[in-house]
Amino acid sequence: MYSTMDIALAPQTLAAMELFQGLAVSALETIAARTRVRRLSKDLRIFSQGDEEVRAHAVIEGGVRITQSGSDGAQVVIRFIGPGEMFGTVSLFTDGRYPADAITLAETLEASWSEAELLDLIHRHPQIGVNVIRIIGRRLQEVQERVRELATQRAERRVAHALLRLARQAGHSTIDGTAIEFPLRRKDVADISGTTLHTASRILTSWEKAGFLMTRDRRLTIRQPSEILRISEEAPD
Amino acid sequence: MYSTMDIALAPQTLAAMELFQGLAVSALETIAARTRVRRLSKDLRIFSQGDEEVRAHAVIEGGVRITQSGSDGAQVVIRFIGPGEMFGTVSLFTDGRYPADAITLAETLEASWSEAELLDLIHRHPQIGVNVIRIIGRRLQEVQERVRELATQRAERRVAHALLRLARQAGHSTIDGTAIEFPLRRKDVADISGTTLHTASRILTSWEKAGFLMTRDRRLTIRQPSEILRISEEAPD
DNA sequence: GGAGCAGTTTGCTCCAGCGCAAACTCGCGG
DNA sequence: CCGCGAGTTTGCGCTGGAGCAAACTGCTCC
Repeated sequence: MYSTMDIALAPQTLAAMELFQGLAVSALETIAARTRVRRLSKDLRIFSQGDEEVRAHAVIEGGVRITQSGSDGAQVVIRFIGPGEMFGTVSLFTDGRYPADAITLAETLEASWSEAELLDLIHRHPQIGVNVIRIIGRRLQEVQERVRELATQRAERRVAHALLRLARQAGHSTIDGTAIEFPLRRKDVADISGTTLHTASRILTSWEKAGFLMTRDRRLTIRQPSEILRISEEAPD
Repeated sequence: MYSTMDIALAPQTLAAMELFQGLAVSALETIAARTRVRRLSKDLRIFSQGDEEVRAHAVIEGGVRITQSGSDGAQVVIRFIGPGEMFGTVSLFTDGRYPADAITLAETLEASWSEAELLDLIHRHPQIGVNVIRIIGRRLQEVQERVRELATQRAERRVAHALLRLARQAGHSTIDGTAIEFPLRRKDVADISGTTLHTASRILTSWEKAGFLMTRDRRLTIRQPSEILRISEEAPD
């Protein structure tokens, strides 16, 4: 399943994380020593909605899918977490229960801190506290934008937006275009765009036929970002 | 328009705010002195999306509507702010621009702090920083729930949820039932539920006819919360 | 190598609710 | 008292996309 042991964590790895922006290298060295690092296999559940033993997590390599389900069975993807990003942190400060499920999308290297450790770190380095506010604040703005999209835009535009967001967040350039790091099923794209598997499949397939993107081995590569962008900005009429 | 002068701010007023939970009375007295308080008339724009002179705000009495508009004209209500709640705070920590518009729903008493003041307060009273994280975190969870609703539930359930949320947030008991403090037009209800004026009007009218709620002078009173609750929890099929 | 399974594609039907249009209510100012 | 404007109600037609069903693809594990 996973291995904790002997994974050396370089300070510059921490420096690349949103959580530790603006910290001195000396501080990072101390933090590295207090970090639990694990290598996780694909499709592993890191935590479940409602779990009470909360930790703050961050992805170093790979990716994690965060999903939330309601009292009815309905489920949506809250977001995908790529390298350098944190997850599961809000629960430390609110009710001490994870508000969602976290599952690895691929083999993933994950760092995490217990509540006590994180609070201690914030105490020693107030900048970390400000970073937490910044991260959560930015995420709040993103989710609010998603609310606006869901309420006012149609499925094709939402899928286009979702892809661009993913590319910005976890895309890396290849010979063919911008590839999204982690594997995505059609269902994932549907859940993050607020539509159904069927509609998402239709839309993505049509874009593949038009040459805007390609899927290989569950991984999406955007070949013509300009076209996706155009769709994401199309007039409502 | 508004008057700033000579509004005495009692420490216990501050103590009732989410931002100052857990602070000593002595601290609150100092804070009161550093707070700008204004009485604002109805329908006054407190700030606009994109404004760069950001402050942190809180409502003491009355209410504020927070709306966001996209590059296309589409607009949604992000949330309504009732007594004791903060607004416009996230922008202090992200990009220094308000991400939305804020307009008073009624005559409103508002407190606010400049960026420098708030940062100084957080520095003196770290608990305030933790409170900010808690507030933003809770709001993030709420918005994520709204995303789930928008993606998976139909209009009637969403309107029901929205009303219950508003009642919890800004409701007070009257002889007829739970009344929502501030005036709401049909359009407001539509925008917060992610539907259209027409659909919202139809739904609310049908509930009025069924006796579940009443509107008087733009103010909604929920007479049979159990019925609204039932609708909000109805099975999808 | 074939049975089984997870994920995808595609055709078809149906309806919630959007969009448009028109009538109606009510408070306000002249 | 009347006209006006803002907000609301209601009727009606149209359609995006949800929902269902079925075929297809390409794995993984016996």
